[in-house]
Amino acid sequence: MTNHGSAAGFCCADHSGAANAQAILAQAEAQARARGLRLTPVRRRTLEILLEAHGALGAYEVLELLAREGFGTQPPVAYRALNFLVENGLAHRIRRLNAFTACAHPSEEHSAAFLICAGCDSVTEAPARGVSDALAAAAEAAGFALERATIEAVGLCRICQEASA
Amino acid sequence: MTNHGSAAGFCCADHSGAANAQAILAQAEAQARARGLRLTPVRRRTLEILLEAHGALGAYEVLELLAREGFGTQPPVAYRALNFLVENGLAHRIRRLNAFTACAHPSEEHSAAFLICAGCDSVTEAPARGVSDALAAAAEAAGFALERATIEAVGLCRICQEASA
DNA sequence: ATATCTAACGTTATATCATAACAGTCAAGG
DNA sequence: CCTTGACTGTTATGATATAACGTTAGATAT
Repeated sequence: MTNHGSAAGFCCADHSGAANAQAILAQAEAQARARGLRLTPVRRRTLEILLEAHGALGAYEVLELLAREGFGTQPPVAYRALNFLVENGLAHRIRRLNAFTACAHPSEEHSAAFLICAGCDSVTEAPARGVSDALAAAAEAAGFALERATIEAVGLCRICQEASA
Repeated sequence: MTNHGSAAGFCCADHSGAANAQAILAQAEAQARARGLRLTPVRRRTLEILLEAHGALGAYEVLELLAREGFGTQPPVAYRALNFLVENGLAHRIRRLNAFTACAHPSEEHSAAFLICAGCDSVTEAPARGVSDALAAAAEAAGFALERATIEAVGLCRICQEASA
């Protein structure tokens, strides 16, 4: 668990290009306004950092970037901003990597599945309607009131498959 | 993240009763023999501890129990045993809780889904064929070679639903 | 305008989870 | 016997996360 985010450079995931990042950021702001959320400077900048990243970032990686830019230097600063983003559907926590990534589809109500490459640690957010439907059914059958779910798949992304072929 | 395992006592999940635990343990031993695994005393005892637990246990909780019984006292002792069990399908790691739980169906090839109660931290292993099928399809569509997956649902178990009704 | 309130921020300090690296032990096979 | 490799245990440290508290700043009501 030492190999977060930027570790492998440009490997697999079609990570958010700059243009896309701008669009997502705008969308996030619109949502924040609409829902009465306060997208403060730290929070906004944290989201930007995630959008600019090539992969998921650990909280301490985010913190270092924030600190360099004059925000607070201590862990709670990063954790609070990240938790805010996660709680409001603007980012996701990738537990397997102890890391965070910007949500690729902030507008839609969704519980996404993440495809985590064992070769390069890239993270792809996959649409998972079928998966969550199946999960909802399983929960229902167990009499369990489902709130939300974490779905993380480990395997090899296309590029790493080809590389090892 | 302070409230592991035994915290809530007898709450929700129909956790493994003693009889069931014996059966699972026997099954585990059979599997170990069949597959040439060494189910050593620490490993076996670790599995027993998980089977006896009312919920998922953190590594340090397991460690404390092992230490009391004359096994090693340092974290790697617990982590090694737990990782062995997880790698060989005898236990699961619940990442949301930073905890481990015995596998309820050690014989079958399965990628289970876990229903984690937000009220009492109980963990139920739900059969998830439909879920993993859907996930496999999503991975396939993304050109991702799926190896294994972690599926963790958060919500309220039946008992906690009734309690809060 | 200004008093008041609350959410957010930043800090110190500490808790919690996890692994690297190395030495000793022991059973299996040459 | 003695080597070999897997396992255990230790020390030491690293990595992740949160509790608690004082301060700041934006909103609200007067």
